[in-house]
Amino acid sequence: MLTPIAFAKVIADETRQQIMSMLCCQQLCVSDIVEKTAVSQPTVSHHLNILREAGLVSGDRVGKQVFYTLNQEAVVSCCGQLVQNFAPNYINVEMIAAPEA
Amino acid sequence: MLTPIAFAKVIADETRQQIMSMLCCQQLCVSDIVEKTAVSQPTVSHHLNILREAGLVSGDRVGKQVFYTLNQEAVVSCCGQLVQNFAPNYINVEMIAAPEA
DNA sequence: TTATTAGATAGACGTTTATCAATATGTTCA
DNA sequence: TGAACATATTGATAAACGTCTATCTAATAA
Repeated sequence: MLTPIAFAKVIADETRQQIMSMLCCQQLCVSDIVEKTAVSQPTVSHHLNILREAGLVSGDRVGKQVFYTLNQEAVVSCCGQLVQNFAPNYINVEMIAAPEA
Repeated sequence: MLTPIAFAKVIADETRQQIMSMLCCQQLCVSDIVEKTAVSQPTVSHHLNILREAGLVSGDRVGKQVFYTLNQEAVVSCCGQLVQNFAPNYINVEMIAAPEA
């Protein structure tokens, strides 16, 4: 699993957080993401690669396109570890509860 | 309050996370922190300044020394916002519960 | 006031990183 | 097979950042 430092470095970029937001509750292919950002296609691919290697997004190829989606569970897990490390007085098992159906 | 990007950038450094860990449940002065890290005193001061400007630590001067401590509440707040942004399906109000007495 | 100690600030240096243009890879379709 | 399209990779460049040494400021004590 991602260390707190690795997680922080991955999300410490505006473009990546922007991409994470748009992949949060929907699948998008690279060109869709490019349209919604102010950066070039190679830059988007670069950021998707960083996010994918961190396990925060996953991509499924469908024909010529690759559809990416955010792994919300990984985000919760990493945030939980941050709280555990830096706010142990606030730790609460409910934090990592399963999502509502 | 700190944006998710500002928060991520602040915690995206190993030395700063190290400092945050040691200030988590105790007050330490700068020289104490310097002893516990592998970096110089000016570097520690630099990181403390970044953490203080972000509201993640606060310092109290006592004579010649300045004692720093971590603001756990701010950490919880920022982590909560990350979950809210990037894992809305997992959001849970319990996460920002008050610490146990 | 002067010396000493704790911490902060300034400036320089090397590394990392985000970005782009150009090109390569991979997939579909004619 | 070859053309067209979607995405990934490469190489270069500029900005941001972490670290250090040197120095400055602030507070106590002789």
